[in-house]
Amino acid sequence: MRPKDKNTEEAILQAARKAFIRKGLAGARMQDIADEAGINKALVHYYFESKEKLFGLIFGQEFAKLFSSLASVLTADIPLYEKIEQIVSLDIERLGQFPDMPLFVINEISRNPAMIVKRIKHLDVKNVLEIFQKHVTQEIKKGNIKNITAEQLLINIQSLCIFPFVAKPMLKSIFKMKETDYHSMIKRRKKEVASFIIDAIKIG
Amino acid sequence: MRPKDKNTEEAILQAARKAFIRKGLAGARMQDIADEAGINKALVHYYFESKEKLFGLIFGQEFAKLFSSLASVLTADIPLYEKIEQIVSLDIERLGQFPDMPLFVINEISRNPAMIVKRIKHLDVKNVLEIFQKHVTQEIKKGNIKNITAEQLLINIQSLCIFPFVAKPMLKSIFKMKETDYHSMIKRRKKEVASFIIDAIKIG
DNA sequence: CTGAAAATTAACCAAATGGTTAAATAACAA
DNA sequence: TTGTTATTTAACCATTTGGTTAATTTTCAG
Repeated sequence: MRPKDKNTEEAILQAARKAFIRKGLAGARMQDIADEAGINKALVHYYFESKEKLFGLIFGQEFAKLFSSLASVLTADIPLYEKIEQIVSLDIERLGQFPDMPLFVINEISRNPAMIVKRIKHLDVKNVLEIFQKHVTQEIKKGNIKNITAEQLLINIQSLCIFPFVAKPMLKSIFKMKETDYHSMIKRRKKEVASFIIDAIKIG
Repeated sequence: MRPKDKNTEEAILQAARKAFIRKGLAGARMQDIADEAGINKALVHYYFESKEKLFGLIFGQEFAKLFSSLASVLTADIPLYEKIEQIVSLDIERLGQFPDMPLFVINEISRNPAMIVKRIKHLDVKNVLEIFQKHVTQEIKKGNIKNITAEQLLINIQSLCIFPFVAKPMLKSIFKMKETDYHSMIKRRKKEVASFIIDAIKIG
């Protein structure tokens, strides 16, 4: 039915992504995935064996999306403030494209912390963090920014970027926002969050 | 078996809280709840009718926990910086006690946004926000803090407090923290987050 | 055109799940 | 003690769910 149905496999993956992200591993139904893909349920198993296997694929893709470009910015040879600005705009940009993805990822890692360990190994997290840590330490020594660990700084950045997406329906309810209100709020953050962070750490 | 089993109803509620928070509405099993409470499954229905009804009770309690004391601080007659400090320490304190609660609440609101609407009505959110907005506007006019909406400020505060708990297993994996590492990170935030925010908004 | 391999389906199955029922037990007022 | 009510349970039930099987259709090389 869809013009994008170039092959069944891709149709299943799309349907599965939709289902898993909306309902999670436990809530999603293989029948729904088959229906959404416009095929028989047995065919889903024909291509992907089990629900867990299929879920694992989707999760891996989404997790990668969440952190793909982060590493290159963190290790880039640019000023720290610029780094922060780039991370924020990159994050909010991508989260705007896939707003449901972070809650999905967080959720399933919570449900099954073992899963992430495998998927994270091939990413050279340790090295990236060390480089960023050095950069931060250097700026502190130069007296440009206040004393803070790279870890706390990164957590602050990601908190300010990701949380408003994770908590979208909650925020909409509490602040009585319509969808358009929510979007202008996010748009505003794209400009303001980076300077909020920079103002928080800069000296003078 | 437990000394706290003073009555069956309470035992069921405790068991249900545990199950729902760990597995969500879809993932939790009535049989598990009954087992955990040490009773027959039919008895759960005898006391609480359906899974949805039982879930509704638990959710209401947890949601209240998340925002109970916030309102009183937001409307208190104290300086803005003190307000921020109190909110942060209150938040992180309570989140430390119930670390799984925010993800649970966020999750289930996402799954079923309609539910929260009823539970939020009786809280006078609008009034609380208006008072806080006035306080913020006033400080901006006085030239004490930079230009920011109360909404954005509140979202920033809550992001910085709640996100590290919501994303706990993810952060532990990425930063390769043990449980003790995680706890010292949180302990540190209890001191640093408030001044991070204050530094971000203060002028001069 | 043909026949084997790949793709797809209908029908099924066993296990799990939320919920019900009727019987048994406990509590307790008269 | 007795009879009534509240509590608790074992046994069921209908439905849903992930998964399987055997048969059917499609594909496509030779």
